[in-house]
Amino acid sequence: MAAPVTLLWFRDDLRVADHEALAAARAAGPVVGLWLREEPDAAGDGPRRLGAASRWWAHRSLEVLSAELDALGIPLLFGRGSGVTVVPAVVAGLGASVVRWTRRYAPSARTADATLKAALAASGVEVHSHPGFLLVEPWLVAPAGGPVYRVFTPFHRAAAEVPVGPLRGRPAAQVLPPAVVDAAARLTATGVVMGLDALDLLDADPPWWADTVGAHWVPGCVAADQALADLPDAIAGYRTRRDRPDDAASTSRLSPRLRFGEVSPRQALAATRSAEVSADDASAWVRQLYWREFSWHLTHHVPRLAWEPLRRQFAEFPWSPDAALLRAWQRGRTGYGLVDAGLRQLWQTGWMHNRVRMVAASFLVKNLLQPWQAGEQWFWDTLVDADEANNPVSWQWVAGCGADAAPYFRVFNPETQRERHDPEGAYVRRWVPEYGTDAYPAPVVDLAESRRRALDAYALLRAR
DNA sequence: TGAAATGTTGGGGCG
DNA sequence: ACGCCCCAACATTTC
Repeated sequence: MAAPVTLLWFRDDLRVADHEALAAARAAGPVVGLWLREEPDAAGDGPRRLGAASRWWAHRSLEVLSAELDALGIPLLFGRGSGVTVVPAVVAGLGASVVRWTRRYAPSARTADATLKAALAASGVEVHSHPGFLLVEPWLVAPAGGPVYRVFTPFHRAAAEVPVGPLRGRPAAQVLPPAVVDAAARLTATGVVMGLDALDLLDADPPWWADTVGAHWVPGCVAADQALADLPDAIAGYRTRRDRPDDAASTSRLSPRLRFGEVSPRQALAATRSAEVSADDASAWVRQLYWREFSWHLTHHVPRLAWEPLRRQFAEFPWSPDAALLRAWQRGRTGYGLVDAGLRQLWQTGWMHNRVRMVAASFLVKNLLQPWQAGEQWFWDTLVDADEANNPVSWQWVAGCGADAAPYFRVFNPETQRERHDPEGAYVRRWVPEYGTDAYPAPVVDLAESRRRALDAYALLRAR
């Protein structure tokens, strides 16, 4: 009797190395891969819809994954719709008896996956979900008083105690049974699955930045493996260089790789163990890796965290939404060099240095009094590393309404920050060439006055 | 992973 | 020698 066919549903795990679900599937027999451009299921559950930058990255990354899998004899099929609709149809069409995937942790995605798992199990299909996206499962650590940590340091201490498993190797190549090849062709013919291009991940009328972003990144697990190999060099001096946006090599730029699972956090952690990295630099960088874990820990345990403030009193905060101010911020025309450089770097490259993210976010939320959700949505749409947990949690942190948050009254002065972190002005000049000339926009707000306004708004909130 | 206001201290100029 | 003032350099407090 032929070995059972396994359908491997790829989601945020677009790699072949250190892939537990892939290794387990391949060990059992022939494997067919699937990736879906997901839409909410009948109950409205599923992952958040991809932003424009994420769609671009996903498309390119999938081209690479498809080629990598092809070299292993594993076809990668593409579909569109909810998992609970498409996956059973593909399972039936292939005659697969096992489905595997790498676990995800956002409440809505987990609910959708649970629904699918139950449906498959009811029809006699074996389903296995595997860890791989995080170092620590969010439910494996908990503070004394409840299921979820709200402060980073104790979370970090507890999470670091949880052992991280060994790396998995690349799977062996396979020869797919002809009957499965034929079945896959029939699925294509009937439109259940389609070519990558038919997913329309690249907008027909792309924003003009699609080309410029492409000039700064090579998505996909092949380039990601190189980035991983370069990690020891990339984080040399990280502890002292990390706050210098003018130093293009001051950070690892691994965030989109982790977001799409082109590298696993386990691989990243292992790479920091290299002898070339000082213990100080490694621990500073690994700490950031655990901030990602913390974000997912929170996101897993706290419903609606992506759009509602964790500290509920902030639901009453007197924001003053203003489309023109938001637009000026989005396009890097606020009249403050570091803020504008950051937003323009984002628009042109799909990425922004972390220090600048904090300053730009503080400016939007505090000096401009725009709701943090507006900034979060812009980042969600334009960042190639837009992450369902990191992005909202970080915005809430800046806005002062999140976990272990910066106090609301901690208002960055963008000019002081610019002088401190870009002392030669190289970063600002790079992204805002007209800075300091007549062509540069006048400040949209006065710093002292807008700071005062933000503190007054906060005082009003506390009085309620 | 603040900034600004306010407080404290101590060296040096000066009468 | 001494008190007084200025003020830079920190330290603390407040938002």
